[in-house]
Amino acid sequence: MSDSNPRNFIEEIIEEDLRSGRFTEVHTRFPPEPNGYLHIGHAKAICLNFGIAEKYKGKCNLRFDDTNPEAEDMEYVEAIKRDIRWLGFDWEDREYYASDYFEQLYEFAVKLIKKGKAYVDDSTPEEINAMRGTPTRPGIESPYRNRSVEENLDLFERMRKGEFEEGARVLRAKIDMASPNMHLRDPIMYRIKKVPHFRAGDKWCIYPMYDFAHGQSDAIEHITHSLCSLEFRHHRPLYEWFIRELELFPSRQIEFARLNLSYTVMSKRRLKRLVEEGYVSGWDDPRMPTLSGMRRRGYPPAAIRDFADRVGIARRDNVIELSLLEFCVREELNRTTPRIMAVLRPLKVVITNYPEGQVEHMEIINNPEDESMGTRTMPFSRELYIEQTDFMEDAPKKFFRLKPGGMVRLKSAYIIRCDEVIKDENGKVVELRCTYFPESRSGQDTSGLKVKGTIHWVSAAHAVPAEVRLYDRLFSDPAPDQHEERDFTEFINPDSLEVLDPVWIEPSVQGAQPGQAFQFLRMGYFCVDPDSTPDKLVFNRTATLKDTWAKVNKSK
RNA sequence: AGACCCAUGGUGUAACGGCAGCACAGCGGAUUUUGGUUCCGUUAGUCCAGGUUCGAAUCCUGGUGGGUCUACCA
Repeated sequence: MSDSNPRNFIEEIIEEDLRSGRFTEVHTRFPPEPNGYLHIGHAKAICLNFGIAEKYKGKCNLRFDDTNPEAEDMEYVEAIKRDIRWLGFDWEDREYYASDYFEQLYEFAVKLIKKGKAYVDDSTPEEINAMRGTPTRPGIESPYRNRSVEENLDLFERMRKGEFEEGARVLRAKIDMASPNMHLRDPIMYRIKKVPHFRAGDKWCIYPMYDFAHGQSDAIEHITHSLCSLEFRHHRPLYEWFIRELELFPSRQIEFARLNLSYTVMSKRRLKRLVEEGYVSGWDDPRMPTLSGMRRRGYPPAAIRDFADRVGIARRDNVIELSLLEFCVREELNRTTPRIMAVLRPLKVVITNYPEGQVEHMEIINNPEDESMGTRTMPFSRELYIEQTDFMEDAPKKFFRLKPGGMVRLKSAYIIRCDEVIKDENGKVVELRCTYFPESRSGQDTSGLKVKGTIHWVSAAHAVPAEVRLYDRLFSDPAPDQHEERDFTEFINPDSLEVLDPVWIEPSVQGAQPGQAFQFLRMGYFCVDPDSTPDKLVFNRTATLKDTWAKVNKSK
């Protein structure tokens, strides 16, 4: 394993640590705070941590950093666990909570007080902020900084007992008010919050700060490599200070750049606003970059894992193009989904020389990429629907589809010719009268006819109606949250959702279950939405197909 | 302003002092009963200036540009 190829700088460090003997095994962790839903950025961290554990035959813990009872909730814990499992990772019995360490953390704090390295500060939040100084100016020491160990011990115990008001006192580490690193200027370790904790109940009214919990939690779990995002670089010296003073297991923290995706926002705060202000239907709205949203959208977990793999790990800020994610999704779906025919915007076609009442059952391949997926049949009859965009009255020469007098192949069926265009009083094309060539039947074509285009269709009498939700990017700006003067919600794409109802789908779709994915031939990948009922299927468009014709058209 | 981090095609990521490669995107072509897939080809890059060296994307110095830090959030 140490001779395998490191795939990024973190694996290089790990392999060096293994070689040098700094660590003899690899143990990582994924440490979410249960106050929001996981998004694609978390997926990168999950794949990294679980992936490294797997590669180096180690373990990866799931640990909830639940040190702030005001924001956290069991609902989020469940959602997070569901998403990680869905992504395909297993933490086995290693499900931990920082809140389970509260007693130990308290003892750690007492130890620091006894060493003269922590003190109770009675200053107000405003005073503490004022005394902290600025990056260019050193802070000044609190008047309470040199209390005796005994007094600190007494005060801290009484903080725990609830004798003081919320915000009245904090426990601080005694480090260095002049440090250029703000996190070393006597950081707060404990604050009073008279709020019950979703797991610990009302056992505590003081809660450790993240900075006093995270590193020690890693140490308690013997995490060898603690991978986190760049902004924690400045916290590292503080974690190391705590670990040194407390004489705990020295995990090695390595920072890497978090994932940014174009045309979306990723911060929990902004995602929450999208939900709470009603821009989307919920955390699992298919336009959200959350894992629950992507699941509902129909993105396969394998595609997300592949994506996490391809974006790489480095230390520089990055913005990944949405097209890479879409590529991964299409690649996976192309391999795995059965094709069916669905007409999204129907145009009626009557085949005038096809006997009324006759029905033929055409055999169709389910997936040309995978023969083992077999075939199905689809009814063919005199009246059909085709896609409105597959007919043009004044077609350019490069248009391979149906036009007046032109011919086209109906996929897996016959070649037809358009004889007559029927319009309504507004001049809108409402029906096509065509003739078919009986000897051109798919698979046994003896007609000798050659056509350039093949289009999809459904039999009007047999097709089943459904609702389809077409999604586009949620924002029309590549970096909606990077504008100084403008709120990101100003860049919401007004056309991010279009509902089509009814669309007509071949009858074999009946009985499809929520989550089931298909390629609607020539139209894109779609999956069944949980909003579906036994009477009516609802589909989400997961992704379009690449459309070089649309591109050609647009460039004109 | 200070400390710290970062800088390779449009985007992302390789290179460990020795031919700047890969992927996505773009462009062109072949195949195709999905204008899909597949295949082939192709455009495009080391932030700047010095220094070390036979040789620098890589090491050093200085600049420039970007990011992070000044919550009783995580």
